[in-house]
Amino acid sequence: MRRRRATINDVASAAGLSRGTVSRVVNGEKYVSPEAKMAVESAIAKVGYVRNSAARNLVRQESRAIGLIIHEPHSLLFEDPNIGSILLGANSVLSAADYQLVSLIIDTARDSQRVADYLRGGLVDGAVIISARTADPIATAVRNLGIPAAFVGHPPGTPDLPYVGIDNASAARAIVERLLATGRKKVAMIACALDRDSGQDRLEGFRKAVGAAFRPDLVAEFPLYTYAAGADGMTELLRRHPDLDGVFAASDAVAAGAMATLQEHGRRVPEDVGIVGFDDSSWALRCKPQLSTVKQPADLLGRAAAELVLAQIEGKDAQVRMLETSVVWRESA
Amino acid sequence: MRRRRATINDVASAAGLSRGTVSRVVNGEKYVSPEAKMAVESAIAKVGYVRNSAARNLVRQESRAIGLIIHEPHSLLFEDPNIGSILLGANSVLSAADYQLVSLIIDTARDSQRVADYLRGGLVDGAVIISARTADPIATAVRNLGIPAAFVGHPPGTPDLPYVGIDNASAARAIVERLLATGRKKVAMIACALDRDSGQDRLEGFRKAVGAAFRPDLVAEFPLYTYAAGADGMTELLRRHPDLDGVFAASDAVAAGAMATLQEHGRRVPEDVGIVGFDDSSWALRCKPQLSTVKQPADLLGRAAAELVLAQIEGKDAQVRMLETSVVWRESA
DNA sequence: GGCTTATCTGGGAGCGTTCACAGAGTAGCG
DNA sequence: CGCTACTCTGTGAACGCTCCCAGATAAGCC
Repeated sequence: MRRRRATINDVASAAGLSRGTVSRVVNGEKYVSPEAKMAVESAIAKVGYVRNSAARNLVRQESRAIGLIIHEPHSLLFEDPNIGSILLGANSVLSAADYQLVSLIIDTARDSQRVADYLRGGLVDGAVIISARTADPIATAVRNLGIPAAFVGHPPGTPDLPYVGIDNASAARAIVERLLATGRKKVAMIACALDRDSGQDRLEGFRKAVGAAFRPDLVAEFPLYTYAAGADGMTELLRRHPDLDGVFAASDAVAAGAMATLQEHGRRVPEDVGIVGFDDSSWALRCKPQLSTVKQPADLLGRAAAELVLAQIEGKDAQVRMLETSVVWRESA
Repeated sequence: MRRRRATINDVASAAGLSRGTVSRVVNGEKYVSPEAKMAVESAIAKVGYVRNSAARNLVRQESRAIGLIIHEPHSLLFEDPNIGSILLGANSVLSAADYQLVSLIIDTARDSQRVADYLRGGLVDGAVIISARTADPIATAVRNLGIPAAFVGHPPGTPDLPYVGIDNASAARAIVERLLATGRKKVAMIACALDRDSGQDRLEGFRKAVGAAFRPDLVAEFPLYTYAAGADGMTELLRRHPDLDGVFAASDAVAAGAMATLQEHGRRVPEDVGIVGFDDSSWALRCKPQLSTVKQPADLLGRAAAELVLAQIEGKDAQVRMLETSVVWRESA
């Protein structure tokens, strides 16, 4: 039996003033006398007033909230440290601009529909979408609706939407070339998430780096960037090519799994086999030996995506932004 | 230069019908003729109408959204796999009840204020709060406002708020007793997060299990459940007690860090030192040897918390719920 | 004093919905 | 035919707020 919430009118009559004056006090506008301000404030305390945001959003035609859509399979939500970084990066930018970040996760088709409705209903002023994939219903919903949005990572098949990303292909190529420069003769790859731009581009970079030595059976493919994919992929690659001496894993989690399998099979890292990863996440430092990898600025991606959305809200047109990566060379190769 | 969104009135005039009929079609109510339904539907498509949720929420006095407050320090958002499980668990329950889960993260004091406003403003019908700690401003805000809420884990100092949790003390006691039963003589603990109920209760369980053998210097304390805490804690404990033969780490991530340090110092696990963790997260299987630990049903915690909130919305009174844990015995002890 | 300007307050209009009610038409039935 | 019951549609009245305009009072200046 919850009692009715106090409204601005309750405050007004308790203070013996009008709606308009109460509103001015609540919003901190000028042109309100000190006495009126005091009266309103004590009336607010007395009746326990809190502003109704739905009403406010309705009349102001804005919500000052930005949605962040997380569309990841279960396992990644736990394993991928990038998501947390992106989230905090975006939050810090939006927080400074006085926007509330609201994260919406999509787990089932039903979620997908509900989230789309949420975005379209005007409950947010814009959206950051991470890990969109081919034919993502949210991507098309966002485009049709025309709300300010930015993707983290380039959703394949939607060339006209603004996004922030890194040059996965060049970065992958750079680290594989570095690996080859240590004198490795036979380098394989554990590729993941080929339904995403990141997965495809990293594979492409690998292919470019190895050049004429490329053969399809040097690549083991898995759907997700997980530790398990690394473990299974390494087993498979060792079966195909017992003489391999280098591995490029599509992410650090994958590399960690691969390294464990390698060591179980009695291969020394980096003496027998050199291994490199991608992300420079907390996995990299936790491997033994520590992982050589590509540093991906996940928090900056979050920040840049948030900035892209804010820019669109202010009416500027959004520029695609590519962020710098760098090779971090440690002990695993 | 974004054009004005179409409203229900635009649809009505395009279809040559009234507001009311359009509303009935949109909400799928009965008592609307097939012709009217068709006319409205094509008018909706023509003018590109989508319902304004702020207006709807205002008149219905509900939002059909539940907030999930994540109040964690940076490092944990990346390392703790429980958070992801809780999130997905809560989402599945709410999704089935046709509620939208919106996650709000609190990183700074400023966030805390904004999130409190968001909750109080009526933008959500209830809230799940995870990892509340002593004197959490959100906890008090929620209580003052009286919105349906449930905590995951018992926030110390707020005995009157409904929560779901596990019996950390009993679970900790059980696994430490199991460890002692393997013949260990000197068992230490790496305790974390003593500002939270989970941290305190696990320490309490340890104390009960070791009984008269307890000495304060057997416990190394750290603020957060992290890999780093485990590594540092183990170093410290080995310095104090080179002869220890058992360790209880307050979480699996902590145990992983401890195990790495132990092995660096040349101790064999489990031959020289037995080690047990808490959570049964993905860390446990990834350790070598695999970790003996307490299985904590994180997704069920999320589900139960969501159910608790829904029950309150339906006017039932909320029951505190304690969930079962179990000891999972593997190779590390 | 008369004019302009700044300060402060009240209240009407409107944001886009849903809901309740009234009324019209059609069908069923004794 | 008259009555009840059902189906369908339109409209006024909220929901709680912000914005804008009008008006009142006070202050400053020639």
